Amino acid sequence: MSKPSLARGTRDFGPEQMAKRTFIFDTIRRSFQRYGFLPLETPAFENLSVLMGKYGDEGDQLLFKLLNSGDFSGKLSDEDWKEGYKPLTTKISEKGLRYDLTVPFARYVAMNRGTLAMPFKRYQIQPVWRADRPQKGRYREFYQCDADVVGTDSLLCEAEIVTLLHDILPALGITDFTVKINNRKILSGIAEMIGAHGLEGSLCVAIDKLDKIGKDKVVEELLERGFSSESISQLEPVFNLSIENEPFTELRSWLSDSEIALKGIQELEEVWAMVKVLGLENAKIEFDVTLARGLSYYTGAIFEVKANNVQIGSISGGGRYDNLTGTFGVPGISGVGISLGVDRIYDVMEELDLFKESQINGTKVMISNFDEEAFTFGLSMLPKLRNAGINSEIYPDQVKLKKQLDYADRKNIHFVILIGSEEMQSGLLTLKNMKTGEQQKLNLEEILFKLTNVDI
RNA sequence: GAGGUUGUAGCUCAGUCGGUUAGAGCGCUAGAUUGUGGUUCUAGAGGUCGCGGGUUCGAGACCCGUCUCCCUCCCCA
Repeated sequence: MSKPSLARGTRDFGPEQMAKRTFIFDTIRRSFQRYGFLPLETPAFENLSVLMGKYGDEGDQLLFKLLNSGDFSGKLSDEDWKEGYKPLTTKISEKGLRYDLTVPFARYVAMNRGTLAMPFKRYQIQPVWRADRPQKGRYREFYQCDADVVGTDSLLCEAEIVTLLHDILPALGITDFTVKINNRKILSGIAEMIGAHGLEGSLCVAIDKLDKIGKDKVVEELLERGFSSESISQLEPVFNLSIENEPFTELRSWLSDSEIALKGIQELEEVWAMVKVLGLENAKIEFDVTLARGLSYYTGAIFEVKANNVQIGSISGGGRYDNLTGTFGVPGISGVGISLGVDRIYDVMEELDLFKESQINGTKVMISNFDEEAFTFGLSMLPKLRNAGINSEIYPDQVKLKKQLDYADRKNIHFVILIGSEEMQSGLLTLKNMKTGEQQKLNLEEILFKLTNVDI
């Protein structure tokens, strides 16, 4: 017998953590619903044909693959073994764990397009799995909270994502944050301008790191990725663009020759204008040309949310994509989505000490258990407390009061009802406040009233 | 997938040059206190030193392998 252990990169969430996590999930879910998003859940595992090839070569490797059940190796020949693990994998594994929520969503849309009211707005809060190497704040199992709108090109979606974020984050207590926005069309235009066609992806990956590694390292990386020094020197405005006032004006003159870039700029300006009409004063939005995001499928606006004054950086990201369902044979459905990272939000809230004790919805009152007679008396009270909506429990064993109070204390139960022969005779029960130590004699109605109205 | 690092009681960690029976703090259990938690005092329980192999008269310590944790890449939430 060996000691039990957790699988690499996974975690348990105890009662205290769950209370906090549930608060985050509930807050996010409520906001999603208020914006008209409808819930969707998809299976934990999908056929590999659905998942493979959607996340690049690297992504395929990070997929958790499920071994076929039964005699998975029965039909294998010696040659199959010699071909290496990749061809072999396809012969022994046909299913894999969900890697993100977007691809299963795309599959769902493709399969149900005839029945969905378009534009279709869905939210999805489920765990995903990646066979990545775990590090701080990075796990092999984690939750994503996604909201997407598909089937419309309206920039209202982008604007609503901005207001949605301004809804969710303050509701969680996170008030100091920045929604960074850029547009892939602008980045395409830049690639075009500096004569680096086809290197757009590399440009994005490198430029995205600017705030992390600095200009010099980015230039270095661009050189490594095959950009000419001439191209790079033309990027100078990107490094110097002031985000302060009127960045669009400056950008527009620099990229005046690129039709696609101008389109991107115009889109962003419309989003800005619409956010204003939606009534968001002092929006915490910021244009950032260096925001690129690694994912290759984005084609329009891209978002990233940063919590300010904390170690953890990005807590949310998203953007607009064309042709979501194209690989499933349904072209022409575009959309825009946002994904919130619960684990990082949790860390941010912990660091800023934003969890309140009242968010932990534990037992409010415990009935003590002296002897058999008192226990029976207490049992008859229990449903009355619960019917009144009070979280309550009775101590199950007849043990020393010390032990029972100790239990209540450790479980952070605020009140204990003490029932003894005296109390049963008079009908006045002793209600003990565990925080103050104060005790008072009350009848059942008074206790119900007090516990219902007390705020803890 | 590449490089580095860590692992000793439930938790945080000491453990000298390889040498007798592996320690501390916190926590836990019991008692002081037979109807009153937190504080205090006293006593007690608790270890396959991550796992497997090797070197040695002797290994928690040294060597090899392996797993895990954390960190840097890559990439991402």
